[in-house]
Amino acid sequence: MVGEAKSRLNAALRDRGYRVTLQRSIIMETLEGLAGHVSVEDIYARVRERFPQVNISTVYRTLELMEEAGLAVHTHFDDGVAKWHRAEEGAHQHLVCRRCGQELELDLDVVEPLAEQLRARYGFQPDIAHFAIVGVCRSCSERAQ
Amino acid sequence: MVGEAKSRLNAALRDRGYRVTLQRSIIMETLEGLAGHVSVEDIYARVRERFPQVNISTVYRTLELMEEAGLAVHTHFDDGVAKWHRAEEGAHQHLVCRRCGQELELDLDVVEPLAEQLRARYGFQPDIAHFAIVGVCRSCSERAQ
DNA sequence: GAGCTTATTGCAAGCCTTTGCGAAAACTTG
DNA sequence: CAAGTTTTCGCAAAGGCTTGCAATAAGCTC
Repeated sequence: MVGEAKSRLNAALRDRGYRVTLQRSIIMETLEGLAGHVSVEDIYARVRERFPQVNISTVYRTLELMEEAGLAVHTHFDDGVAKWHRAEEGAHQHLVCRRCGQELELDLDVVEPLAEQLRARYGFQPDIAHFAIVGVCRSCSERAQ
Repeated sequence: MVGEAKSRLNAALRDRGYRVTLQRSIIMETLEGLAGHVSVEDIYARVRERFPQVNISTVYRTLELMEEAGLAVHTHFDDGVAKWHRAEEGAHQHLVCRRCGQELELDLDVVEPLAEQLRARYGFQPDIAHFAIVGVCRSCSERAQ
């Protein structure tokens, strides 16, 4: 199973004409093994357990590659930090409360009508989930009264 | 008129219990005198013409203050750089093409239905225009064929 | 599997932004 | 207007991310 994932990931690289390196394999396996949203720092920490001399810029570059290959997705949250997740987990929109930092996950259905508008009216293909939506959550706005 | 703007801005500070300093006055006047979207660097450059020893962190802090006071607004574009504009210019949404970098300005009407959904269904008060919407513009997606 | 070409890596530096801290300036009071 | 209090400022450092460059390693060819 581990071997299966490894060869699948390596094939994804080779199919695109990219070279298979130990760094890339480890980084890709690491993200595949993590559920939910993780920061680059999280991934870097795990990767270093197996390959201490790897540089964090290689992690950034490999994640970018995985995104290009449709294996990974990243979203920017309000604090500016990007978080990554496996593409298989599916796209979704995030609401972030600017007061308490709470994060809500949203089905893409809710934003699809807007996406459709942008395509129809402007010919613009939006990647709406790329940024979280900032605002104030219910409990924080009630607390403000 | 310059004097009028100055005292209005200084009053905005005093009303909130903030101190009026030369740095703040100059930074606030500078943003008021600039139309459209400007980066912190743009503002900093102008401010330095009048007050060379001012530090850029003071510019950041003053802009934050202006936002709190409802005098300024900032938006994050895809390249991570924030751009500022006077609050009076009104809120609007931005579409940014990830290929060519082109920026489209959008009336808030287009995103209002989504905002309404988020308020109704989640009690979440979104600040939708805080982040630009990333995607691929019409000409870039046609060029890709 | 040795040699060659070219992609990839690690490193260092840089960009944009935020933050802790001591020094300096603004307001307040007598 | 002098002294005291409290905010604000400049500076330096740090955080998250990107990039240029020389050294290294992957993959190709024979």
